Amino acid sequence: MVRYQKQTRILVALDCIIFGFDGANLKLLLVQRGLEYEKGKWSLMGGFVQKDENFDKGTARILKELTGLEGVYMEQLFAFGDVNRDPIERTVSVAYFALIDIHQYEKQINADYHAEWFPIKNTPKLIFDHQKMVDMAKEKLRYKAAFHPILFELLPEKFTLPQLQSLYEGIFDSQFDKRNFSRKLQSTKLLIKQKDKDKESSKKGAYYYKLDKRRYAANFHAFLNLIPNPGNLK
Amino acid sequence: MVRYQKQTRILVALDCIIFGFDGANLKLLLVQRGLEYEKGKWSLMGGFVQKDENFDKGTARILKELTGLEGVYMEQLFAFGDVNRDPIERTVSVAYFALIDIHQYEKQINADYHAEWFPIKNTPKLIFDHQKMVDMAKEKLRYKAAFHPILFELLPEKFTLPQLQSLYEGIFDSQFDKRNFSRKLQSTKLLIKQKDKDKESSKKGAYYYKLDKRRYAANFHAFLNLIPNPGNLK
DNA sequence: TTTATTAATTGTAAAAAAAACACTTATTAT
DNA sequence: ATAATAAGTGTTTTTTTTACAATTAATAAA
Repeated sequence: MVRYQKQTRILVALDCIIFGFDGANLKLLLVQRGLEYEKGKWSLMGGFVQKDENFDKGTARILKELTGLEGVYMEQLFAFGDVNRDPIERTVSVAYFALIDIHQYEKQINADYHAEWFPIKNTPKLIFDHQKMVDMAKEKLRYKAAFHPILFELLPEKFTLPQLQSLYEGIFDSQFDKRNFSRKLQSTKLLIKQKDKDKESSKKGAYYYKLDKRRYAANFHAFLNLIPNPGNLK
Repeated sequence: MVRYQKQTRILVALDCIIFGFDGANLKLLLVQRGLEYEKGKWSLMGGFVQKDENFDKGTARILKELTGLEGVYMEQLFAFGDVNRDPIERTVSVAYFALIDIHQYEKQINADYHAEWFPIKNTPKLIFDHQKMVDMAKEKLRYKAAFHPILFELLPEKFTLPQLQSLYEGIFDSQFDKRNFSRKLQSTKLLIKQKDKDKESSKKGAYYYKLDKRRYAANFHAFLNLIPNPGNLK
């Protein structure tokens, strides 16, 4: 077989920034590294690209390994290629971010890994360039969430408007007017009001909503102005 | 030295989607492949990641090799990892897109390569998955250009409003009202009106403008609504 | 020198979208 | 009964966006 002689072949890793939302705070799923060197330090979940798999397949494999979940929302973030990013041996990493419904995960957790959810604002020191990956993922999530209804991926099937608003407020680190927020989200026509209420977090109870999956699929790439003053966004 | 035993090491390529604008049409710079296999077929300019260079450095090297230009605007597009994307040997590719002032390039061209500009709407068949890369780059350029003043990277130092409008109309494949377009662009405060006119393309002549580089650098990431009806954008 | 041609320049009014703002309601606990 | 808590809901103002056409500067032609 013909090959490209003389070229350097490099390890290719896949790393996952896994976001979850517990109803109040945005969280990050981290694992304690199992491999030698920096063993026990906190790290993103990752692995090497295998001979017979492309990036999406590999990332799905890694996600399933840790969380037990399939069909999770994931998206390529960026390829990191700094020469010394892994001190053991040169490794380039293709980073993906994933959004999961934290409650789904809790049912499925793989105990083989020591994994833990950390509030995004209070994460431990990470190995290698993983903090840079996390920072970039947060920024991309914000950017995308400002215009596309992506944050529903973090919510359970049924959710309330106050929950949804908390999520947006957490991501954008600011407070929104609830009348305007409600009107804006309702105007996307993506929400279907349910007849039952969530009575956990208030006496009056808040109506549940479900996502209109048909419209969601159709409108995912459409531009919706989902937050106030996006001009201040970076 | 410790190494990750048993893992597959893979060739990592860098490929560049190089955009230019000739005053009327958006163009793509392609080369005829020099390597064996598919030799002579049209392809994106690319190369392999070297032992001592990261992706940005490598891409800048490749861009300079072909165009002679340094300090060119470039941005990582996506990492392509399909198992059989290169039939000779598995190679993953990190694709970058670059925006250059086509006139600068004409002065600097490297004759070692057989390179040619093609109108974006009439490109030859490309090798491997390069057409997919081009399509994705076009889409990303559109997306970004709708909200960030990125297209100035394609223009010479002095340009006219009609030229600028042609560029936007080319990218978005539609016609804009020139009064609204002018007002919108002027309101960004990124333009500095010059005293001289371009008399090439009309009797009356159109005033030249320059970019306010200070503001440009400061506002590059700001959200500007640069085109009408961005809601129809994908 | 007049006139025709061509493309650049400029303003206003209407419509739509976004933002600011506060009271009422349902329920539970006291 | 009443107090407390969080959910739900409308209107006005402001800002932004869109639609729309006449005038101007320069050259070429009559």
